[in-house]
Parts: sequence; C-alpha cells; structure tokens
Amino acid sequence: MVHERVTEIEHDNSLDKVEQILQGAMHEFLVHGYAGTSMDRVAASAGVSKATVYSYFQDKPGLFKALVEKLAQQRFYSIFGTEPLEGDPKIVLRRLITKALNQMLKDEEFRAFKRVVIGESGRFPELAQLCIVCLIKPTIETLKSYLTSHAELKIPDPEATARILVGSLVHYVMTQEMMHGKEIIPMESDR
Amino acid sequence: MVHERVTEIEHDNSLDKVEQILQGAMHEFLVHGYAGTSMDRVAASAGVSKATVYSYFQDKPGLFKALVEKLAQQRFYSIFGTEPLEGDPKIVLRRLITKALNQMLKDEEFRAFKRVVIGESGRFPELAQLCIVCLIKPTIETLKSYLTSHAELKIPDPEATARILVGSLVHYVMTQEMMHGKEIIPMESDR
DNA sequence: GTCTATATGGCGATAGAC
DNA sequence: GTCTATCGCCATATAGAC
Repeated sequence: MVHERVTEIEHDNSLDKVEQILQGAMHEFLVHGYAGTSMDRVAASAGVSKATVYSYFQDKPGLFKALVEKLAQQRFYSIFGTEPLEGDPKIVLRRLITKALNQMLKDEEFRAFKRVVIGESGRFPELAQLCIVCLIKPTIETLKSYLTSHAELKIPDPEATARILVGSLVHYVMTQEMMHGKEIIPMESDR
Repeated sequence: MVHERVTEIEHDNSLDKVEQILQGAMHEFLVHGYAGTSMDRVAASAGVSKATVYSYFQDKPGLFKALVEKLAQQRFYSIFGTEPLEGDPKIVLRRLITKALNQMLKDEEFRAFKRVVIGESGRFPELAQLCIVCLIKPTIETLKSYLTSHAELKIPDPEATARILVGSLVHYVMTQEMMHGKEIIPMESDR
C-alpha cells in the first residue's frame, strides 16, 4: 500500500549534500577565519568538488552567512532545550552558572564560533546582530525574568544584574581562552 | 660650539618611515583584518612601495606582530597615565566607570583593535596574551588593589569583584558595538 | 547533478635599476 | 634606500564533459 514506488532509493540526498558542505565549511571557517578560508579547502573538507559547492551556494559570502545562521540557530536550541529554571534560587543560580561556565570552557567549537563572529562583525554586522538576537538577548531575558519573579532576592534592577552576570562569565571565558589558564576565579562571590 | 656639523639635515628619517608604514598597516589591518589585508594596500596606504615595506619588516606576520605590539603599548600608556584613583570610593568608582565606558564607546579604533586581536587569537595566541598582560590584567590589578585598600566597602573578594566589573563593562561595549544601540543600561546598580 | 579543467586576477615576496 | 617590474602561486568563479 505504498503511494509511490521505490524508483528512487537514495535519490533525495540533496539535503545531505548541503549538510555535508556546511560541515566542511564549518571546519574550515572556524579554524582559518573567513578571509583565511579558500573555497578549494571547503570543497576538499566536505568531500565534494568546488563546482558542487557553487551549485548549492551562491558565493563565498553566501556560504559563510548560511553557515553562521545555521550555527546560531543550533546553539539557540541547545541552550534553551535544557533547563527548567525553577526551584530554590541560590541553588538554581549556582547550578546554572557552573553549568554554563563548564560548557563554555569545554566547548572549543563554541569559542571558535564566537571568535569568528566577533572578528567578522565589522564586515558582517548582520551576522553579529543575529547572534545577539538568537543567543545573548534570550539568555539575558531569561535570567532577568527569573530574577524578577523571585522578589525575595531583593534585586533592584534585574536586567542590569542579568547583564552583569552574563558579561562577567563571557568575559571570564574569553580571557581564559586567550591566555594561559592562570588561577581560576573563586565562584562564591557573584551573588 | 656644536659638536657635529649639520652635514645631515634630515638624514635620520628611517624612524619616520617605520612609523609611516605602521600607520598604513594599522589603517588596513584594523579595517580588513589580517588575512583580508594585502601588502600592496599596506604599501599604498603608507605612501611607500611594497619593497620598502619588506626592507623594514621581515614578512606579513612580522609586520602584523609589530603593529599589535605597538598598539598594545600605546593603549597601556593611554590608560595608566590618567587617573590618580584616590578620594571618596563611591564617587571615584562611578567616575572611573563612566569615563571608561564613554571612552570605549567613543573610540572606534579601540574596538577595531579588540576585534582583530580576538579574531586572530587562534592564529596569533601570543599577541592575545600580550594584550591581556598589557591591558586587561593591569586594569583588574589596579581595581583590585583599590578595592582592597578601602576596607569600608566590605568587599569579601576584591579580585572577583574587579573581574566582574571589568567583564560587565567590556561585554556591554561588545554587545552594543555589534547590535544597534538598544537601550542604555542603568548604571546605578554595580555596587 | 557532479565532476575536471580552465579563465582571470590578486597575492606574498624578490631581483635589479637608479 | 627606494623604486618598478616580475616571478610563482593560489584565489574565486565558471564552462563544458559525462
């Protein structure tokens, strides 16, 4: 009772090809940056020919934009599909912070992504804005509404506090990612 | 009663040439990034020939490193040749913060510098470390010792507090630099 | 649809005139 | 010391075979 016969066994692998190319593009762009990456190497890393890359993506900027958009959405879902964010405030906040820190410190790919987006934010401002709208803003908003809904914490300005928290963590990771580890900051002093 | 005659009126302009090249290199590298900058354009922007550039600097990475080192030292002196950092804590801290914020928000060149250093921190880690040692670490250390010497602020962990402060400000500037201004954060809630 | 081969131009770096 | 001219090489992008 099949509607269409199986005349095309593995026909619709176009999406796989796109995914395959984006995979290779990610590998190259995140390591060598935008200008430092050649379409030849993207094609080689993806296991296809250069002409195939150009048949699925208009040009180099187009491929780069498609990649960053995909990664931003990916990160967005990986962040907000995890925590219920409810319970005793002190414990929840502490768990949230340590989890975010460990994830950022462990995830080399995420740091490379951030590096590229920041480095290219002058030439691709719309991609930087996309990353803020998809990643940073929701994080701050979530934290803010959590802090607001817990009046017992006596926080006068939840939005400012949320921004301070996020900014401290991100900047901490960014400095630690660049220089040698140095000593680890004692985490018992944020709130 | 001059020791040496004026046989060489404007002879020693080698240093001027170096400065001239570094000026052109700054203009190009900060706008187009490392890989996006060609030595031809550096030479054109500096008003010399490409061969002259190569007579003063070994190669492209050498020129880039020399430029970043110069800019890092420059920024270092421009930061620590200003404030005495003494007086009533509340007022001093507030003035310091607003001043740092306004300076960062106004100085486009500084943000471009930070962008390039972060973007290239994977391929030039020693330059990123240099910028941390010359710029971020002294800032945190100065703040820390100031907070420590004012016991009346009752700050349990001065180093952590200093890092939080710096991280918040830098991250605030970085997000505002990328997206549209959005609303300004109310600054009455850091301490 | 996907490949190989190629057109066209810019790149880093240098040789040699002056 | 500084320039012009040039050498290889690699880049983006496309044409045409299959």
